[in-house]
Amino acid sequence: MAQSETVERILDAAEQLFAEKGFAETSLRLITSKAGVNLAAVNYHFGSKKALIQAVFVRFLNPFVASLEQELDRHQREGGLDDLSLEQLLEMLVRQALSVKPRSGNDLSTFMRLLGLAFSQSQGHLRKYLSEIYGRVSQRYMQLVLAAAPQLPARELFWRVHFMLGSAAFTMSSLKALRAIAESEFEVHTGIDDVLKLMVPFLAAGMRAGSGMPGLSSDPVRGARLERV
Amino acid sequence: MAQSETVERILDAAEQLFAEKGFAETSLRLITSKAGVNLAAVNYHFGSKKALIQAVFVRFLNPFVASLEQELDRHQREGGLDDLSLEQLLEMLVRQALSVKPRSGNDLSTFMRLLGLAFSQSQGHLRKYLSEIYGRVSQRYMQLVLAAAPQLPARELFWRVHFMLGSAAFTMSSLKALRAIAESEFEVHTGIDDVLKLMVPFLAAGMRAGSGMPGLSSDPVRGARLERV
DNA sequence: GTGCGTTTGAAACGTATGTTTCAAACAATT
DNA sequence: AATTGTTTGAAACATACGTTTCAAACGCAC
Repeated sequence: MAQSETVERILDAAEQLFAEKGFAETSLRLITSKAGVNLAAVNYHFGSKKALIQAVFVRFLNPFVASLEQELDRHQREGGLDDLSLEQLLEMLVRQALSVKPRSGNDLSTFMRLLGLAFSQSQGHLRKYLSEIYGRVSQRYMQLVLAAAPQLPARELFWRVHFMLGSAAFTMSSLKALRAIAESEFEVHTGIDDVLKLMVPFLAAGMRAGSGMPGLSSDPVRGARLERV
Repeated sequence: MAQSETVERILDAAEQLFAEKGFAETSLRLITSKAGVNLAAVNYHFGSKKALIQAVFVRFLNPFVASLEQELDRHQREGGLDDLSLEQLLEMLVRQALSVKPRSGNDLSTFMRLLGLAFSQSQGHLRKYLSEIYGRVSQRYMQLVLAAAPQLPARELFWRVHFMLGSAAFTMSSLKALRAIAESEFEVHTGIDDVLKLMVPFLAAGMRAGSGMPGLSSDPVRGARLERV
């Protein structure tokens, strides 16, 4: 009865291998042999490889999202929620991501890499699935970003949010390679939490930049202006 | 003799399909059938699938890089090259990217999507290959960014450049979907050049943000050194 | 036109994948 | 202890892939 250990072993192996090699490049045979279970177990317990992928994400995202919602609730109870700065909002995400490390060997980098892959490799099924399940929280969070950003045209804010998402998703999905380059170049180890912390001021400053809209499509982009930073 | 049309047809189809589905998910049979050529033609003309992938990138990157170098040379001749602002440097890239559209159906978003995939999906062979070929130009450009950015640790600049790359690659790769959302939401058409222009102030402001390094977890921060980049 | 290097076409090869099958092993209830 | 529902194991299945083969078609110098 009690959901056997097999399921967990499969999820552990799959999670790690997916993060290392991507989805299409990771075969069920590799997963099951690493997990030490029979090949058929995946299709028995999950039904298909697609379902396995989704299950890996759900196991990862559930605690993260739950923890994030608690944090949002907490701020809401304490009154101040509309006056969170961009930095505070971003750091909140980073903090949740860093605090959710339930299982032993589970690196945060694995988590972030998977998140990045979810955007760059999903053919739609994953993306759709995730947005269905976690759409509510993300919309709630988005509202706060809107309130925290300097008054910009809503349209420009829309794009800037996706610029942010792009930075995060891309960086995390190629984190391993980038870190290798960085270490050989600067001879300093940079942990994933370091990278996230580097990202916060960059993104917040970008969100606060002066509008680039006035001249849309009609006239040349203006030269360097000194904006408040 | 004259490099037959087959090669171009294969490259066209491959480029488009790779951008849509990724490398592993795009089979040679799909490519050749879309191109209307025989399956064996790929291995005959390119040798292997890997080589095909590299060829797709070279065809894309060559004109872009050549054009960028000309622009750099031009600025160098005219004296002012070290005093280019971040905005000017970014706009230079945007201009080159927008101007290099030789083939008919070739979207810029296809190009950016491929660039993003090159980082997140390459097992090394592509990345290594590209850095061998285009390393010189990218280092030259990086030097200018370094000079234009406020004095920040080189290491932090490295990461910020990749944050920028992430924004661009991600946004462009999901441009179609994002644009559909934006148009239904704001009832305004946003061209790809508009999006790029919106991106410039965002990225430039991010590059100019105050350092997030002082509190780095692992080891002492060295001051800003100018290393070969 | 003949001959020869180049390119194509259709088929097959070898391998790897996701999935299914079904008998054996197991766990828990009666 | 017998029975029943659940889980595992080893093997096979069907399919898809990248690659190779080799004869036919083509292009062009002579």
